[in-house]
Amino acid sequence: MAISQEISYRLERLILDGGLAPEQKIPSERQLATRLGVSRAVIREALHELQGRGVIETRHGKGSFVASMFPRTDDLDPQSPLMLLFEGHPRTLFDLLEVREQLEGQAAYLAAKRATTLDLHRITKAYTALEQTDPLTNARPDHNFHQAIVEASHNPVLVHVLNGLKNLMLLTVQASVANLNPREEMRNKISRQHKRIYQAVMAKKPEAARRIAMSHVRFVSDAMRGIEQQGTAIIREPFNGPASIGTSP
Amino acid sequence: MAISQEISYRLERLILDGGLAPEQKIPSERQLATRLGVSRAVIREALHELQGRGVIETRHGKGSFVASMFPRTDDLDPQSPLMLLFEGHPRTLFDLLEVREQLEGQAAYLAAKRATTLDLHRITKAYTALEQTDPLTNARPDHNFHQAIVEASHNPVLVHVLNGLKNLMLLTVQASVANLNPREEMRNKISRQHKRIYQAVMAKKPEAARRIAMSHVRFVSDAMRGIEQQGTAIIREPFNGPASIGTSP
DNA sequence: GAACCAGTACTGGTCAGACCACAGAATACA
DNA sequence: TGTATTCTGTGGTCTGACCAGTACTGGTTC
Repeated sequence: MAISQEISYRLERLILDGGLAPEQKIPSERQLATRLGVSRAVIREALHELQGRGVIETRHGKGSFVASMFPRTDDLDPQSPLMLLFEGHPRTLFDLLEVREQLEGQAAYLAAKRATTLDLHRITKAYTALEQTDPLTNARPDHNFHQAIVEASHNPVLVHVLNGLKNLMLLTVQASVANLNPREEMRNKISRQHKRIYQAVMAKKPEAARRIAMSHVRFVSDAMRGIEQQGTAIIREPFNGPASIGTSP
Repeated sequence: MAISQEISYRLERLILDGGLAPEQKIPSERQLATRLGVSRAVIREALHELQGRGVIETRHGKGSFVASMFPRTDDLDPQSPLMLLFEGHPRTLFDLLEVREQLEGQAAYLAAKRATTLDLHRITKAYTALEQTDPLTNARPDHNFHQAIVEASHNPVLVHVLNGLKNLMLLTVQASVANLNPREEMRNKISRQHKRIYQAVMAKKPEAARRIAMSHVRFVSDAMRGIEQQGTAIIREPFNGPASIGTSP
C-alpha cells in the first residue's frame, strides 16, 4: 500500500479515536513530513484523501483542521418527510423522544466509557457554560453540552444518526423549553439531571450515565405527556432565537 | 478554490455524467497534467481526493480507473461517508451494533406493545420464512424479520432512522451470517433467540421483547468481537512505527 | 512452434528544493 | 494611539529527477 494511504488511514483512525478532536488543528504539512520522515508531497496527498471524504478541512494560510462531526448543513429542510409528519401529527414528538431515550442513553454510556481527557475538558466547559446561562434566554449552551457528550462517544454511527435527527430534535427541545422551563420545579429538576449526567460521565461511570440520561429523556417525555393530558395545548412553535438542542434531554 | 479541487470536481462531474464509464481507464497523470496545463502534483492531489471518496481506484504501474459500483442514485449509495468509513475501518461494525442494540430493543418493545393483528401476521410470515431458509445462503430473511418488527413499532421516527441505516444494517447482518452461522452452536443459539423474540412480540410482552432483542444484538456483537480477536487481531495493529502524528510537546 | 528472458516504454509513487499566495502577529513609524 | 509595514508560518504550485511496478516486444533457447 502506498505511504500516503497509510498516513491518511493512520490520521483517520487517530481522529476517530479522539486523538484529534473536531475543529482541532492538524500539525502543518512540513511538520508532519519531518516527523514521519516522508516528503511533503505524500503528506499533501494523504491530506487530500481525507479532504475528499470530508474528514478534514484545509484553509489556505491557516492550516488543516479536523472537520466537525456534525455537518453544518442545517437547512431546516421543512420539506423532509419527517418534518411534514411532525407538523401534522403531534404524536411524532413522543415517538422521537422514545428514540432519543435510547440513543442519548447510549451516548452517555459510551462517553463515560471512552472519553479522553480532552473530551472531558470540553464537556466540562460546555457544562459550566450551561450552568451559568438562563435556559429561557439562550439554549445554545444546552446544545453544546449535549453535542460534547455525543462526540465523546467516539461512535460515528451514533453521531450520524443523531445528526440526521438534529432538526427534529430542535423542535422537541424548543417544545420542552417552552413548556417545561417556565415551571420552576421543572427547571430545577432538569438542571439537577444535567448535573448528574455530567458527574456520571466525568466519574467514568457508564452504567450510571446511561441510566440517568435515559431517565432524563423519559422525564421530559412524561412531563410533556402530562401537560398534554391536562388539556393545555403544547407549544410547538419554534422560538425565533438561536438554535437549541437539549434544554433537556 | 485550489486548482486541484477544481480538477477533482471536474473529473467527478465527468464521471457522474457518464463521460467516463465504470472500470474505464483515466488518462495518465502526465497526460492530464499536460492537457490541463498544470503540474503533475496537482493532478495527483486531485486524484487522491477522488480516491478518498471512492470514485476512482489507482493501481501502481497500470493507471487510475473509475470505480465499479455506481448506483449513486439513491438508497445504495456506496459512496456515502458512513459506507466509506465502514469499508476502511472494521470498527464501524461494532459501532453500528452498539446503536442497533438500543434501537432494535426499543423496536421490539414497541412492537410487542402496539402491533396490530396485521403486523403480527406479517411478523409471523417473516419469521416462518426465516426458519425455513438456509441462513447460510441468504441474509435477507434475517433482515426482513427484523424489519417487520421495526415496522410494527408504529414509530415513524424509529422506522426512518433504521431505514437510513438499512444498507449498513444489511452488511452487519451479512457479517453475522457469514461469521456466526457456519458454527453449529452459534446458529442454534441465534435461531433460538429469534424464536424468543418472536414469541415475546406475539405474546405482547414488551419488556421481555426488549430484553431479548437487546441481548440478541449484544450476543452477535460479542461473538463477532471474539472471532475478530482470534483471527484478525494482528491486522488491527497496522502501523506502530517510531513516528507519531499527534500534536507534539 | 513453444517457452523463456532481457529490454524497453509505459504507468503510478516518492523525493528534493524552490517559489508564490494568503493570514496573522510583531514591529516600526507617524 | 493608531495605522502601515515587515516578518513568519501556513497551504498551493511548479520543476525535474529517480524509484517501482506492469506489460509488451523481440530475440534466444529448447
